[in-house]
Amino acid sequence: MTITQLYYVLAVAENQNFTKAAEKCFVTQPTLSMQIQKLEAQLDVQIFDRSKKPIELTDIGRKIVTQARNIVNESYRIQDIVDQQKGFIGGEFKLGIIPTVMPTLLPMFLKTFIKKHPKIKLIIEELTTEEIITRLKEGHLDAAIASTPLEDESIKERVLYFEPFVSYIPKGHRLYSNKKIEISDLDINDMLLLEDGHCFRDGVINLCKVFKKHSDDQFQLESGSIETLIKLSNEGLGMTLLPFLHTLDINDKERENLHYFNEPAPAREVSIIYPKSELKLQIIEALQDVISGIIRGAIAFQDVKIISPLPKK
Amino acid sequence: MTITQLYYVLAVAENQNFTKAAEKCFVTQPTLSMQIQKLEAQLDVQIFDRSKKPIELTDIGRKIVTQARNIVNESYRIQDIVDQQKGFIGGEFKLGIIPTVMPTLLPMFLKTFIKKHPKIKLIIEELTTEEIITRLKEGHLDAAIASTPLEDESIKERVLYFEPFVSYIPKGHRLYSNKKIEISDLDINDMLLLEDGHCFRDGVINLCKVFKKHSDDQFQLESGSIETLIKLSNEGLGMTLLPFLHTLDINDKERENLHYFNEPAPAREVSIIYPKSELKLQIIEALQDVISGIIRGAIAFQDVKIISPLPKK
DNA sequence: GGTTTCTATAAATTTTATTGATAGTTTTTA
DNA sequence: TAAAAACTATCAATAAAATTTATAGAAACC
Repeated sequence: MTITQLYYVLAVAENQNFTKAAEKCFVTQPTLSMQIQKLEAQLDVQIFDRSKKPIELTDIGRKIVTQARNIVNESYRIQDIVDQQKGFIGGEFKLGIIPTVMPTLLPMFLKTFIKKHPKIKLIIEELTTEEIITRLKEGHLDAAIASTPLEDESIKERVLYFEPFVSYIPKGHRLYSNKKIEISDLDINDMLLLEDGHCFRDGVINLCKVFKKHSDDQFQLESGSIETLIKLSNEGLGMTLLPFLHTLDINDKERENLHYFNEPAPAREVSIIYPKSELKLQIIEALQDVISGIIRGAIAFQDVKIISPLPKK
Repeated sequence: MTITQLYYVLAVAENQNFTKAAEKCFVTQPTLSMQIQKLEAQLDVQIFDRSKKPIELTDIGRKIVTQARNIVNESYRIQDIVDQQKGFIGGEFKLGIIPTVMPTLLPMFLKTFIKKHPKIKLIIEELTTEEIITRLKEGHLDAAIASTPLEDESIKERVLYFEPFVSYIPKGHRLYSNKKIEISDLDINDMLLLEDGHCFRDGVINLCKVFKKHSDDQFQLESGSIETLIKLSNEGLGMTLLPFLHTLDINDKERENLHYFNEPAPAREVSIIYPKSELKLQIIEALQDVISGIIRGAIAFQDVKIISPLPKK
């Protein structure tokens, strides 16, 4: 049994396809076929059920894959130990960021970060929370920035900041005259939401307490970006909620439509999250340092009420 | 990096010697030299300090060895998963037993065990508790039978039985006339002890509460076996304590010298212990089953007071 | 100071992994 | 439903790697 064989097994398990897995491993397909067959022969057990299309893991294959992931991860840790000892902070680092954080947070810290840590090659990908969790567990991401708490045992969280929600209420809306907004003022039925899959959407829904189906509405609008939400709102199609950092680069005219919440203001918790294997912890801590530092100047502390980012079941 | 390389590193770390390590790995010495050099080159770090004789680990080498042991153990677990799934209970199993348990317990369960589990090849070694702990941690033993509790985080314990201490008091001893013995009757100064290193010795010393140095005694006798203790005691050189199972095959004349304790009788806890990696758990459970079953017929339940097997600091 | 013990190195050899070509299935498409 | 496409297994050839034998060189031992 070799670490390479285990790595090949992981690749096939994830891709459910020898050919694709081979590409990802930068070898040819016969290499995978033969090495995995060899491992199966040695263990005298079928890891994959090749009669199913696409290929599936056998019951025991699933257990082997779990253990194989362990071993492969633990093997990476040896390099990690060496790096840590040497005080070396560098190499590739794959960071996932959720869409509603990406456009505001990334420009704020990226320049500072790469200046401070020139040896780190950051590879950043915009992903939903769900995609992030999968990739963290499969080891395809080193860490991610997402809204927490996630209540996932295998993922660790370090809070970066709390970001209050801000109401964006167009002229003519029933709440426009209110100077400050109360959570109880909100109604899910005249709220413009992001598309399904965004945890910010789920946060807003959780905030509105009761989730009524829209079926009785005249129309139903959902958008993929917060920019669009603002524009739709400007058209009088309803109010919406924005994460605080989004309100920093809004134009003066639209700024008039911002209505802040009374304290404790509803807020989302934004954290850097990573697998409990804690690989590349030095880099994770470096990110935490830089981001926390930047945010300290951008979000004044206030009393907040944390809203869960998880969809209600 | 390969599992084999890590295995070689472990062998050299344990033997502090490339040549001996190579023998244990069933390869030649240049193989180890080259493979370990290759790993060191890849990690760009020295694992061993070759200037020291015998060879020593560097600081970082120590960390790497710890992690390497993890990985090698976790790799064994894959075969373990397969065995478990198949319900296969067999293969080599290395069991350590402490000297004061070995001669009485082994004959009681061995025959039954090998009959019940003919596919298991038991390799049994008599070792002191200290040696057992080292070998369990290094993975050279699968499990062991020892007196517990050990208070060692990395070792799990499953209690097999409680074995009362029995006083062996020769005619003419100040306690000979006492029908039943109290713990408070004991005096370390007229007690015959096993040699240093036996946990049963430490148990007896703990039982006698205060450990006075023998320097003021006329003589000082210590023995390597309980058989010898009995003979020395017969010569009138003092009393001694026996583990209950040893009293089962004692001759009738000597049996007259046995004095039991009032309840709660002091007793030692005998457990099967194994690394927290829990490899070959099926076999460990099989051993536990057989031994517990056998003992149930041999030691009647009574109220006991557990004596720690650990030497006082 | 010679002997022993031990590790590193070099070249030869064996073993293993990988590849390119292709055959045999199954699935998809027209 | 026949043709095409997609996919995995197999085979022989090749590349890469681990291992060995032989030996040199350094340190420890007597």
